[in-house]
Amino acid sequence: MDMLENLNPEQRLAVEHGEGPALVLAGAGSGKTRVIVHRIAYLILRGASRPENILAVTFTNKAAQEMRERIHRLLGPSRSAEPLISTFHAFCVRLLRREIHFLGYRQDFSIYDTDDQKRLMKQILEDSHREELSAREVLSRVSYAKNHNVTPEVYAHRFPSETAEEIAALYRTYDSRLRKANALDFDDLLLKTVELFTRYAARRDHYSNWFRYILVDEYQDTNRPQYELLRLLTARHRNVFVVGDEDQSIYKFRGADIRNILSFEKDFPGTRTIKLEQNYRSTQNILRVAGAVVEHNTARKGKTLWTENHAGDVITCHRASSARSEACWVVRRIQGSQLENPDWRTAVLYRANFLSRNFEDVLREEGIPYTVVGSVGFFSRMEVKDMLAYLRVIHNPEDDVALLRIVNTPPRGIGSSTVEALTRKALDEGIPISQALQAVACHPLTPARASRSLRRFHEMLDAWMALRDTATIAGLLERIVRDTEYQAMLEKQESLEEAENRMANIEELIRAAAESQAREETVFEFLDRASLSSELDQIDTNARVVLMTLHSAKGLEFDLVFLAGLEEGLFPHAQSLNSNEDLEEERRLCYVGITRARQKLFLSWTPFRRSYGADAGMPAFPSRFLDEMPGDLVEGLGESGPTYVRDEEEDYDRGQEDMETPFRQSRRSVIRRPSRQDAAAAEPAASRTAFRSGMRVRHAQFGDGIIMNRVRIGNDFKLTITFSRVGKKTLIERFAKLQAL
DNA sequence: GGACAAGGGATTTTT
DNA sequence: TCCCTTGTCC
Ligand SMILES: Nc1ncnc2c1ncn2[C@@H]1O[C@H](COP(=O)(O)OP(=O)(O)OP(=O)(O)O)[C@@H](O)[C@H]1O
Repeated sequence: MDMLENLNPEQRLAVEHGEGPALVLAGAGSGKTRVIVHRIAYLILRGASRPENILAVTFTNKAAQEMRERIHRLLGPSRSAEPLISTFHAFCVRLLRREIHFLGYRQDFSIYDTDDQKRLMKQILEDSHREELSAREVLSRVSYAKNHNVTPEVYAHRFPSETAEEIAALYRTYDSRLRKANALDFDDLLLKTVELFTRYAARRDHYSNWFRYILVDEYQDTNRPQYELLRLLTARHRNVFVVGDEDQSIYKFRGADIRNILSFEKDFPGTRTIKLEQNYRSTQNILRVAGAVVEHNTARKGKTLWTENHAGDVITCHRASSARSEACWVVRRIQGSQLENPDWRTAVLYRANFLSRNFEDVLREEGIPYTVVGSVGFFSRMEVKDMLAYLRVIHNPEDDVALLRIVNTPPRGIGSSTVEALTRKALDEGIPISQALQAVACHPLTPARASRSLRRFHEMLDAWMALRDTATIAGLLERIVRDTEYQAMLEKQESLEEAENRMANIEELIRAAAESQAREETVFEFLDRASLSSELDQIDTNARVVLMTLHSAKGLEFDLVFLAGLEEGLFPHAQSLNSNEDLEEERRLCYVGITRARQKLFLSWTPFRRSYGADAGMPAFPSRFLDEMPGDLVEGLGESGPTYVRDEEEDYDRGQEDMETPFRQSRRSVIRRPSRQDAAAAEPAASRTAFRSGMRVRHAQFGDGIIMNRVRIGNDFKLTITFSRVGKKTLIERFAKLQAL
């Protein structure tokens, strides 16, 4: 089978592994993901399994999508059935939509995302007059308890503390409110599936018999329920094949348990363990630096990693005089690199999202196209969430959180005191808020105006619900926008510009709904995708320059990588300094960052980063991870130690840093004055076929038209197009699938 | 009930 | 610095 020719002997061993548990334990860039892809193709081509009996689990939806495409490429087109490739969460949702009635929920359950959870917990804190606690804190404790099979009843006993009783009470309320709302949070998606399989062996056997081969990527970041799920699903056939790297476990804060991978061989006796030691991604220098850093950790098995790639450049570390100056330094190097290697893909990686600011500013000023992961994703925009909340209420009227979100959005005379009356009534009677509308409207103490508003809202809701099974989702959404005068609200609240952007997003959502139905998906499949889609799933993989957190970068690779903000207190983060366990996780994060780089790696830091815009008292020290790197492979480490004299604002046109770099001549020719056109010209590379205003284009649905205007909004471009057939429309370029004429 | 201003708190990482 | 919550006034 020639497919095996592109694999080294160890990889091939893994791909050809027969039945029974297997663990591929290997360092970064050694081809773990590649092994999964090839193994799936191999199982299918060799006839070991039909495609649909294979389940592969990835960490993100994006990774799932990519894996699907890679398998297609190996297998060639036109297969009738497909393997199921999905995240754990998406897999569970799919399954629960069919099976959850066993657990007493209705199949039209809602999914509460982090924002919904917070709203619910805030509400609970208010109701129980515990407003001194932060919803976020309580939720993280509750989540931890849930994921460790600790019920509210035993919580105080298991985790004794001053607030334990309180937390336990809140936990109990939270759970019962979720259940009453016919809603599941992200944790529940996994936990309810585990519960289903535990309580109903027949259901477990059904799925276990169906999915004969189960493969898991990034196993080092699985949590306990995911582990249990895996055990339940593979108890019979034991065909569980996982790949991972204990040095890349970076999601402890989300419940990931590194012990899953460390004790896999014990958990699944008879495991065949395969190590991959050749790295295909990075230069020798990059690999050695990465290895030197992670070697300072103790909670690891240790591994060798070598490469046939060339030594590559020495890594450069730069100490900047301010965060702004750091960004200028990085951008100047990006400009140089883009002249030298126009097709290189670049990533700027940092510890926390707020650090993207300066890089965005400078990139925009220089007119360099870029995308940011972590800016507000499409489905988390306010206007989109509003619309989704309407849909959720219509399909699951018990969804109190969604109802409270929209009950007075747009403002319709149902103010805070009326809302309070509604929640009180619902709480007292143990009914959903949608059922309290009527009662509160009729209540003698409700003011006439409020009563009228409630009746009107109730009628609208009824009307929409009557349409829910006959109208299309798109039609229903259009109707909601119209009935609620949503656009008028936007125009009143914000600039016309902003209102237009938001309406364009709503129109996009409506089109997405139409496409979803054209694919014969149910409304729930549409809503589920919205709930589970993350920003990372929406990024343009072809973008030349990507800004993102180190966490988001896991699993990706870039020719050129910048690791910015390497300061004590920031990276490693201050919160991790007093626990060795947490510190080791930070170090793994650093290892992940370094090993994203194929060709070149640059490091940077500044003693003088401002926090909250103000001067941050003491200058910062360079990150300890810099000290852990071998001095002969990294230049500029000597610039260590904070200088207490601040440089003058260092202009990027005359910085005195190494002019000896190959980027030298390129620089002068590239630096220009920032201008408006430049900013507008900054566009995702995928669309570099450059749509411009004045251009004639064709749209699948609207026909031919002329682009009147094109503006950047976040990672997207908003196009105003006049179509000859349907007139003026505002579209988002990324989704519009336009064809230039 | 809603518009607007002032003030305080926020930044760790996300399916 | 900025955003969101809270308080004040119509
Ligand atoms: N046998 C091989 N021959 C050529 N290239 C390979 C081979 N194996 C892997 N690669 C390449 O090495 C790079 C890393 O592979 P892959 O992403 O599968 O590694 P990984 O172990 O999953 O990495 P990470 O742990 O960093 O996510 C990819 O560009 C891949 O194409």
